[in-house]
Amino acid sequence: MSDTNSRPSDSNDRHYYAIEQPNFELSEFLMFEGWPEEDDAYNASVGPVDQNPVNQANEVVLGESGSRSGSHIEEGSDSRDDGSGRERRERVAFKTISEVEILDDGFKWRKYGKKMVKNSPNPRNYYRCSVDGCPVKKRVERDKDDPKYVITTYEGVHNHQSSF
DNA sequence: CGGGTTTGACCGGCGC
DNA sequence: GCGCCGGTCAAACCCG
Repeated sequence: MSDTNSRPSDSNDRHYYAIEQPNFELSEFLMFEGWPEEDDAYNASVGPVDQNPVNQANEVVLGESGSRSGSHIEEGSDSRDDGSGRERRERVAFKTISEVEILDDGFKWRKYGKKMVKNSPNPRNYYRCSVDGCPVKKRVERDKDDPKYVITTYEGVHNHQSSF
């Protein structure tokens, strides 16, 4: 009941990359170019999914002041220092306007779990790259404040080229 | 027939 | 030490 959300800040101290792009306007979709820490893997050019049944109402609105200043979209270079950890887990969160959560970014994903977060009335979907050897994981969740917004979080780097 | 999807249960980490 | 939360895997099922 009233305990709706007494938690101003989630315990999620996870750092995300704040895509601060002043009104990032995507003519069609997201463009993964010029990303920090990007590697050949990020070379994956996202293909325009014009076959989207819901128009490409996808706009990356990050860092948008709006009423909520708390930008939840942030990225933390989780680079494990020390030569031992060569696994760099890049975490990138995207806020996209979409009716459907099935946003095709040019890669094939296999859903491997669904969970409900307490801070959100909506469930969180977990996707994994269908390609063998691809440690990339994707997390899709709907905004609890703006159901029309979809937060997609990518984790890891593709070891192969995109399907396109 | 294969692959993908679904749900539940299980596990680990962290906090208190 | 226990509880909570998040995350992952597995089995079964469904669809093409």
